Parts: sequence; C-alpha cells; structure tokens
Amino acid sequence: MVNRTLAADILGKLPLFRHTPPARLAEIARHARTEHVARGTVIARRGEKPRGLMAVAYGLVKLSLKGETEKVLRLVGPGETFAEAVLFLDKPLPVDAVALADTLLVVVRAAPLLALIDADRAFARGLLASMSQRMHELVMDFEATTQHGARERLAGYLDSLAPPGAVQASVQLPASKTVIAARLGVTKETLSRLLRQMGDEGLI
Amino acid sequence: MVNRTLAADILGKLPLFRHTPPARLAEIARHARTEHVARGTVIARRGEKPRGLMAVAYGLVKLSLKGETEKVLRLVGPGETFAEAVLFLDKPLPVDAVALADTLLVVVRAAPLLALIDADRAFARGLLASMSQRMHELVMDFEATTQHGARERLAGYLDSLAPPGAVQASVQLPASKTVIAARLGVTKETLSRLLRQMGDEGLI
DNA sequence: GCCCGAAATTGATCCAGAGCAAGGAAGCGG
DNA sequence: CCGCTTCCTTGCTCTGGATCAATTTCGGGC
Repeated sequence: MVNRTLAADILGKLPLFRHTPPARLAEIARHARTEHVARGTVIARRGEKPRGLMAVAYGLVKLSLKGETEKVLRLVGPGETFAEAVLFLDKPLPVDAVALADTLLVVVRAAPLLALIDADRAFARGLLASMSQRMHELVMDFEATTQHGARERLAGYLDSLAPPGAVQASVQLPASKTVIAARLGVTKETLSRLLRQMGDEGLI
Repeated sequence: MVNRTLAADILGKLPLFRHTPPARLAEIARHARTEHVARGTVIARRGEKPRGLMAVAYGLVKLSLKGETEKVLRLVGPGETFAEAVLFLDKPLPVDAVALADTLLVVVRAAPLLALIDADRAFARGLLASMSQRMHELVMDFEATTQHGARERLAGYLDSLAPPGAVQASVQLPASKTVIAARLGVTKETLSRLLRQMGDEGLI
C-alpha cells in the first residue's frame, strides 16, 4: 500500500502528530486516504458534512465564506491541517474549501482520531493547543476586520509576512492579489489602490 | 472551606464537568477560587495574562474588543465558561472582560486542568467539543459580520433569541441596547433606527 | 514572437452606516 | 416631587470602501 505508507509519512511530519509513536501513526494511516486535487478544484462546499481531518502535504487551499462578496478565512499551506473543529461537532462545514494550486491532501476519518485522543495524551494536548491557536488567530482576524481600516489591515498583513526583525524586506505573496484582497476583506480594486498609494508614499 | 465546596458545586453543574467524578472535582476545586464582582467591574483587560479558566455561576460577562468602536464577541451567562482557549497558549488575553451585572465567577488555574485532561478522557473530549463549538460560533459570527448588512444581522440575532418554531414571540434582550448594538457590530444609533423601522414595517 | 484569456490597474459614482449634536424617557436617591 | 445620571431616540452630514466600467499588463501555449 504505497498510499498508506505515504499517508503515514506525511502525517508524521505534521506538528500534530510529531510525537505520535509510529505504531499508532500506522494505525491512523490505515484509515486515511491521500487525495490529489488540481488547481481550482472544489474540495468541499459549505453545508456538506465533513469527510475527516484534512492535511495539506503540498499545494495551497483556500477556506472561505461566500456571499455576494467572498471572505477568505484562511489559506492552508503545506504541513497545515483544517476542519479539525468540525470533526467533533455534528454540524455541516461552515466554509468552502478550494485548491488554489495542485494539492495533495490527506484525509483522516474522525473515528480513529477520537480513539487516539483517548489513547495518547500528548496528542490530545496537541490538538487542544492547535485548536486554541486557530481560535486565537480567528479572534485576531476578527479584530482586524472590525477595528481597523483597510490600510491598517494591509500593513499588518504585510509585516506578518515579513521575517521578524527585518526593517526592509521583499516578500512573496502566497497567492494572487484577488485572493489576498478577499483574505483582507476588501475588493481587489481597493487592494490595488492601497498598494499603489503606499508605493507612492515610499513605504513599500 | 465553604468557598471550596461552593466552587465544587458550581463547577459540577457546568456541562464541561458534568461527567467528572466527584473526587476529581474536589481536587480541581482545591485549585479554584470564587470571585464576586460588581456590575461594571473590569474582570480582565486585553493584554494581561489569563488567571485561569473562568466560569460564570450567576450574572453576565461581556467579552469585547475595544478600538475606537467596541465589538462584543460574546456575552457569557450563568453556566458558561470563557478563556479556555487561552489556557493552553502562552499568550495574553485577546479581549477585555467586564461584568455587566453582579456576577459570581469561579476561577480555575490551568495546571490542575491540564492534569485532568490526562486523567479523564471524557473531560478531554468535552473540552475539545466545547472549543469546537465556540469556534463554530465565532465563524458564524464572522460570516454575519462580513457577509450580511446590519438589518439582516439584527433579524438573525432576534430569531436566535426567539424559541424555535414560534411564529411570533416576545423576547427579552439579555442586555442594554448599547451592548446589543456592539454585539451586532453596529452603533447604538443604527440599532435604534433599525428597530424603529422594523416596527414601522410591522415586522416586530 | 504572437495571441488569448485571466488578472490587475485606474477612474468615476454611489451608499450603508459612522459620527456628531440635540433632545427625550426612565430610573432612583433624597 | 425634584434633580441627576444613564440610556435611548432622531435628524443631519460625511466618508471609506463597494460597484460599475474601461483599459492595460501579464503568463503560457503554440
């Protein structure tokens, strides 16, 4: 089962499973499935029931709320996971998930993870920590959206990308400007204008 | 130790500890403290380090982000808890907490809870579930804020208060209109206008 | 190198909701 | 019953960012 050992391999590299003994990891991997999705593919739609914990091996996944204007909640890159929260809830997914690049996913069913929580205290703590972290980020994002104007949000976002301590750096945006705009909760037009005007002011 | 048995009593009634055996509960209560706070008291300020898991026995606590305009993230009533997420993170509180009424709090230090996670799998699951739930609510709230206009948010909020299935009901707001307004992410003026205009249209 | 569709820029207009200001209740201690 | 404070209402103005509408630039296939 190449798939299975691959899955175990990938999962083993995630922070979440960093300290999980190989035997248990193999057990988890038995209930996991790798899934290759091309750029642009819809991975899951809001309202569907979750298929399991999703881990990104490589590629990039966009989690977003779609109304008349789209709001990107999170961009999930290699080594990160999503849909943890919904695993323990009997609720449909609250967001849409789309691959922004060719992506390899590992999908782990809920049941064995619940068992692992009971069996491995380090895992339980790790999961709790990771959800806490996610929650914290969400609150910070909420704050940015409700308290600061578009200019400040962009500024904050930009230096969250820059390496810490650097006075001046050149950063690579993780996605198209349209997506970044939705991430920041503005339209692409506004983002474009802001970037230009910050450029004109020599701040960038 | 009246305080201790009181704390154990209160904690025992929380969904989180519903299935925790009395012996463990007593142990937790040894590390807990009840705290009486008067209406208007600041319980914790953004940026402080958390003192522990907070449970509300009676009263009402407002969790909010303060900028030039305040955004209320959550109103915590009797039987509910807050600050769980921040327990497992080495980060300062992201929100302010203020008592909106005379309130009795139970404050539980982090250490014994971490121990309890290891010792009691039901507790670990319960905590995970409750954090997932919290997360879900936050995402829904985020959606309301970013996707819908003020009118729709108010409508949604109102019938989240009404008992399910009722076609017409009279509800009691859990706090002053000013606070509700901040909860909905609008100013009190806007809330006032909306209520009036919904009244004029005979929808309320 | 050339073409085509997708992404980005730029300009002009519009609007929901914030901010400001000036009254009205409504509760409450004396 | 009065005066004080706190909360709520209502009218007016102002503005950040959305929306609509053209262009312009870019990237990849042939």
